Amino acid sequence: MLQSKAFIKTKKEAPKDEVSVNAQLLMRGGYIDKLTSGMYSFLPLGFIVLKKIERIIREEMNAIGGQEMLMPALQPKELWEEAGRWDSMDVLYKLKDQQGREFGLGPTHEEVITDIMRKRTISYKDLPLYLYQMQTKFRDELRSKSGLLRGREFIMKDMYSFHASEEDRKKYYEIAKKAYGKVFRRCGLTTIAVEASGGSFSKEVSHEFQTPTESGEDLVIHCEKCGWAKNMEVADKKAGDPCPLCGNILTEAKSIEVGNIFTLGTRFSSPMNAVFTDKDGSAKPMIMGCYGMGLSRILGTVVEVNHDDRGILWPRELAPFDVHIVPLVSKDEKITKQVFVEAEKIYHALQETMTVLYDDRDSVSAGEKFADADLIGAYQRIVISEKTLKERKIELKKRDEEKATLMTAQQGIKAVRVAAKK
RNA sequence: CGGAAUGUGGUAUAGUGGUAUUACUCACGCUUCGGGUGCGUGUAAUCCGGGUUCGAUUCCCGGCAUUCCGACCA
Repeated sequence: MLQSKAFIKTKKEAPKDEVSVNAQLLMRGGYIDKLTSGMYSFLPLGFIVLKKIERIIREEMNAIGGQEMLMPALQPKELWEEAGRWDSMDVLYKLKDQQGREFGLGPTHEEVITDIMRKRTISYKDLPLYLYQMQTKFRDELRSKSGLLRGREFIMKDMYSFHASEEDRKKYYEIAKKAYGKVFRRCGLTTIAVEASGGSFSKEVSHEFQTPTESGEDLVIHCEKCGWAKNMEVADKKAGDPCPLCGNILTEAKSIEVGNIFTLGTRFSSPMNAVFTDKDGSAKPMIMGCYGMGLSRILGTVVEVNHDDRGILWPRELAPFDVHIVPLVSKDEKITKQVFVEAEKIYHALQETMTVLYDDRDSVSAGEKFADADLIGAYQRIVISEKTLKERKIELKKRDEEKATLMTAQQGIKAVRVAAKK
């Protein structure tokens, strides 16, 4: 992509009303734009990253049998009343159409997916089923905050599983737990799977996937040795206590919840009469589980965790570009021309196998180019200038490395290709 | 939802009872060229409603918005 044509308007200063690091850097870098509190647009640059997160989630959900679909965000009141949530869910945006019919703007989709299932004749032979979607969700938060971390409108993956038995549901819960860990690892996030409350769904425990960071809203207590962990809101232990499993000293950490998996059981299938025919011919409510993951929140969290004072340090799989090619203007026009010719050659060579941002701007100072490159945070950077040209070399560095390495263009192309793949 | 603060060009800010400062951005010209180069010219702003006043961006009241703290957060 040519930087001169790309819709990347970087800013020197962060908006005064954004305090969180993720919002500041993402807005300065031209990734997102704030419409109003808790509602952000994903600009072309941010959209690239969002799509990369989406792809990782899709791959991992498909790998555990998930089938992707899409449900309406606008849902009739009557459906919400069936499971008794129309009045009790205070984050539900409610609205009326011209004829006075009432609708809720989906904060989650248990009702809709359960409705889909009950309308079909399901045999125990059809189960289990794993259905998921990635969609914009709406929650009437009293106080949205921290940029992408808590919005009123945000993007979430929600998966729902249907089982013929509780044992089968439990088995899948563990499978989903593993898959979640994989997704977050690929996104460059460390997570702790912590026990949390089942919320309004059940008395069963749920698991939250928490990324430890100072900017987190949650507080978790965990054992670094054996992995025992709980959200402080349900924990009966505190920092310094011995781990109930292995006796190691427990520690507390602030963290961001990036995913959550729940046991639903028959919380929805019973009241909504979503049944399957079991082996003995009897109708039984389906046993359900649900599995959520915030895409936009993952994006924000990645920035919270991976940045320095100059900009974003994207992990390899999420970086909007595998490599950023930065030719520098020289005082000698002829040399400048040569620099750009060389840069363009490498640009074309690399473009075939990876995503490349080419800083083709010829009237921008070196400092400005570096500042932009650091802010945007492509995974690797190639610099070509009068200096490197003299030695018939190029400079290559990853965003998180301090020093660049001099090498020939041939070597550089090879190294960039290798790095982009692992 | 309770409390607090703030609202001035696209962004960040200064100041004022007589319509407004500076920087960045943007346009043009020159300059510079390995970490946001310097200079000149130009474009561009007082959240909304009401009150006080000859006159309000400024003072008062109300609203709205944003941010922060708290409560809340399937």
